Amino acid sequence: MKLITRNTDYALRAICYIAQQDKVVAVTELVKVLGVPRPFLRKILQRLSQKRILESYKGQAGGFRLKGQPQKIFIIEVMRVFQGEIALNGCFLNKHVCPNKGKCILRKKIKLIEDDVFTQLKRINIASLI
Amino acid sequence: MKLITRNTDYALRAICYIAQQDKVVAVTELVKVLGVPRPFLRKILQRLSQKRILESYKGQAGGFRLKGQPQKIFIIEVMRVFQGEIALNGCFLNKHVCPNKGKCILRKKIKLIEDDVFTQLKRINIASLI
DNA sequence: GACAAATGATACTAATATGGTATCATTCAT
DNA sequence: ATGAATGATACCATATTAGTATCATTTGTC
Ligand code: FES
Ligand code: FES
Repeated sequence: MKLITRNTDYALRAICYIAQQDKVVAVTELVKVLGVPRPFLRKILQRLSQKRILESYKGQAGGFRLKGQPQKIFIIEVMRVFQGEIALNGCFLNKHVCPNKGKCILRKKIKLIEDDVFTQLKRINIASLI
Repeated sequence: MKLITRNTDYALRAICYIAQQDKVVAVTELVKVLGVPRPFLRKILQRLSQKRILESYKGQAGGFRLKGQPQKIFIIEVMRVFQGEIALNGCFLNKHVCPNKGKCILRKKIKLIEDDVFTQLKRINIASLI
């Protein structure tokens, strides 16, 4: 049960570093600082710029920069990029969705916990991590 | 990000059913009711009786029964049986534990959420699911 | 006691998700 | 022109979860 996977983790660290630089940061620099395998980090950063969390600059002297302000980037967005829609559970009965889902007490209780986790995750922005 | 895996889910449903019967319940009956693949369910039930959540009876007319009272079985125990120690995250840098762990703000925040999830999970017992 | 109906133990396989590589195309400052 | 950067995409590796298969042991019933 991991709330945050490795790529989200790497992403967050990269974002935090970039947020603190006042320039366009290239992968080479991030690799040195974070110690993450270069091709993997590249993939992660590409994804972040596709999702408009980072801005990318191609060509020589290119690299990445935050697209918005650190206060306005919340970690749940980053999680969603790498972990998809965050849903803590789903009841299955041999591949089919459980017919009992509406009534199920367990599901309701888990849902409450889930909502709680969301609320808390939604509050954490990049600025607060620096 | 799943809070509850499939085997935990099956386990909980089996426990709930057994809790409502006033007799020793055999796998055959549970398979009918829950629609879970028999060998898989058997493995799950065996594990639950190893961990003293169920009591098993061998031989003809054998099966499973709750070991304790439904009020005293909490879902977090069942989760631990199948999902091990519940820890929402851990920072890694290429297989090594992150040297920054102590200071890391993200980790601290996640830890708070984690603790919260625990507290809530610890409150849910089987009786409350029936 | 034989037998059938149940669980115990254990090893194996399959599917999925995550983590990570490799390669080539495109852009752009110099 | 060129080389240093990202874009796109396909591929491989590892770990976790889900599920099967097989044989041994126990026990109630006839
Ligand atoms: S949603 Fe299926 S039993 Fe709870
Ligand atoms: S624990 Fe390693 S950077 Fe947060």
